[in-house]
Amino acid sequence: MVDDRKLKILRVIIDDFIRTAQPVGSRTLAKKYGLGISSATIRNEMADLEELGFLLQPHTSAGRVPSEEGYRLYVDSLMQDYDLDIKQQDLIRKLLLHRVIEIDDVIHQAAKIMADMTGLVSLISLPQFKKSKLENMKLIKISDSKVMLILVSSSGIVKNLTLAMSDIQQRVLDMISDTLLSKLHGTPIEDITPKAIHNIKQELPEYADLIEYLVPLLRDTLREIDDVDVQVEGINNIFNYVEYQEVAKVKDVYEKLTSKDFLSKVINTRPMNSEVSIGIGKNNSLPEMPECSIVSSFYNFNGKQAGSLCFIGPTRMDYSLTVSVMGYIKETLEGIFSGIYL
Amino acid sequence: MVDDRKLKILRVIIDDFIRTAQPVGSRTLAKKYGLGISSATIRNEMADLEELGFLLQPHTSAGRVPSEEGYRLYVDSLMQDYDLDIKQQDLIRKLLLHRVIEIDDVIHQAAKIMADMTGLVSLISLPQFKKSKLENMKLIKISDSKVMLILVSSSGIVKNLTLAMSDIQQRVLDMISDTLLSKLHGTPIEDITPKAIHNIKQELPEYADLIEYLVPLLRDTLREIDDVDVQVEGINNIFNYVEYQEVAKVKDVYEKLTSKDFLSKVINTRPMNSEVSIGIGKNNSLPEMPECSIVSSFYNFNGKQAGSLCFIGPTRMDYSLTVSVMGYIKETLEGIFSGIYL
DNA sequence: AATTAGCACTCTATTATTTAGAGTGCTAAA
DNA sequence: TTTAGCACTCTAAATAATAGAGTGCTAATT
Repeated sequence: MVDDRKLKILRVIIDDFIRTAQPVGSRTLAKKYGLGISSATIRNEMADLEELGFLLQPHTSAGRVPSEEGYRLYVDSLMQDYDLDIKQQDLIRKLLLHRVIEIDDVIHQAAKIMADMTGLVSLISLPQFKKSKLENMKLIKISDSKVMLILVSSSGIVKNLTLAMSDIQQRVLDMISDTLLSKLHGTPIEDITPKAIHNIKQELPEYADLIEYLVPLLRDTLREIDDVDVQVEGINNIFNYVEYQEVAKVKDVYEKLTSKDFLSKVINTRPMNSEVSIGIGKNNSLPEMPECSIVSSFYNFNGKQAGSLCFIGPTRMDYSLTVSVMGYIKETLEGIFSGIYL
Repeated sequence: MVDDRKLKILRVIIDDFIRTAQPVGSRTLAKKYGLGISSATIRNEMADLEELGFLLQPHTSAGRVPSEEGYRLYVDSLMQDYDLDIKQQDLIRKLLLHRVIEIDDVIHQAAKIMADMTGLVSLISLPQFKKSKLENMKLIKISDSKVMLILVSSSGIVKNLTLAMSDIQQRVLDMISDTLLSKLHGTPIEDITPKAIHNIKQELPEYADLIEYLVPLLRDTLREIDDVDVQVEGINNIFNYVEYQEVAKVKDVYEKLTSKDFLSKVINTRPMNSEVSIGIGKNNSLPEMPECSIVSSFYNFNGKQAGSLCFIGPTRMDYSLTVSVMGYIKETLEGIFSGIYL
């Protein structure tokens, strides 16, 4: 039914369409690629492929266009592996290793590289700060009225927040933060609730007032830290998609891609069970963007899935390149995290 | 030559064009606004105004459109002051006062409000960190391999950077940062050069190695701090300008508005000598955007011009509203800085 | 002298029409 | 089973027709 020749034709059609964004016709196909068969034969095969649901015809006298099912088959078993050449690999590694101090920077840089190399929109989520454990905590007086709170998670993420506070001696702040840290070290950050802090008040009765004052501040600041921390890059690429010719469409996706809620949703609806997962068109689990495909994966950190890597682009994206770039970024990131970093 | 009636007609034409973006014809003008004169008279006046250079005709059988000279006259002496009503003022103040802890946050919020209220792109530059004086400095050990450097400027801006560093005791870091601070307190941050730090090495001969190690790190990190720190908001508004119907145009301005270099240039080419300065079209001193107008002003901080406020939008913007919003934001910002803050 | 009604004229934007070309499906021959 | 051939279809581009908004000028009016 779907013999090798049909598959080969399907592959060539999709390859061509990914490149040109134009419906592919039997004539051009026969001429452009040396398939050794005539356009009439191709026409017959195409008709079959359409009947099987892998191709679509925008209108009777147009060429064929891959259907979502066609893309599915393509990514699952047709497309050829794309190999990043050594130069590209070196460049990526060099860019990522350039300044490995803060995990945020590395992630940010990774997202940039992903977007640049594919021309797509890229997303990376950071290890969830709130889910990780408290490793270190400092209260630093930086002026008469301000104190900086520094929180370090076990995953090495550093967050710092400025609190307004009346004049307190650093000595006192040290005492408070040391006590808090000794009690809270190893606690998941999301569990650091006002109540938990409240209980510690007894430890330092002489500073009860201060701690009392700190409680709501801490609660507010912790609440402000996003549930999912996502970096987007390559939003500028949406201007190049031939799929978005009208400003209204570009506006629409732009608004989505700059909305934290939407980005969190993208990350949260991705399956976490396979190596690289590809959601195509209406099956991308994002009803808001039924014309896009999403390629996603994740990276490990300390042996646990720590964050997601994600590409968003038109269904007509270069899946082969995309998967390959994602794989290499994932690998390199994990290398950085496990080795040099921490 | 340019009698009152002509000016009145010009004002009405520009008001109308700002609202509708459509060339204004004599008929509609006479009907819509009760000017008490016939369309024929208006036609004559319009012809004169065109000859004087204040109006343009896209083509013979179209209405008139303001020329840049027309806008110039309009903003200089024709437009009516827009008064923000009490409700709007209250809202702005409340939003700005909501969480006055970090100067960055306030500025950021101000830019957002500016963009939201006008539908334009807004820019605010922060007080130049490098030009301000060093007020406080801390080195905080946050893990075995990382140290956080906190710099506080006299203008109250806090910058913090993470440095990779082998295991050092906090006591040692304190000693180093205390010594550095005692020597550098009050020094403009841009003058904190490797050489300056180098000289201090003599003070702490026992930690000479460490300081030696710190020097290049500090140099690099200080260099990374931008020369001009600019917040942009309202980029999403460019999708709504009827002037940008083609994706290519939107792409072009988007790329400019997301380029730090360009934004710095915008800020740097603004005149600092008048209260509110309005650059219209080709005279906006930005050859890259000859179709835009720029409205700019600045805010004072400790009696000095500290940063710029800026609107970028089509020449057909609501100058009246724009100027008014800018004035109120400037006032409120200065109030916050001088009073509650610091 | 200034204003205005009237009208011919101009130009664009919209709609309708034609045309060229790419592509298909089917039939019959190889 | 493959392929050449051909009539047919449909779109996109080019061309033509139409409606309408607006002007400038002239002559009448205030």
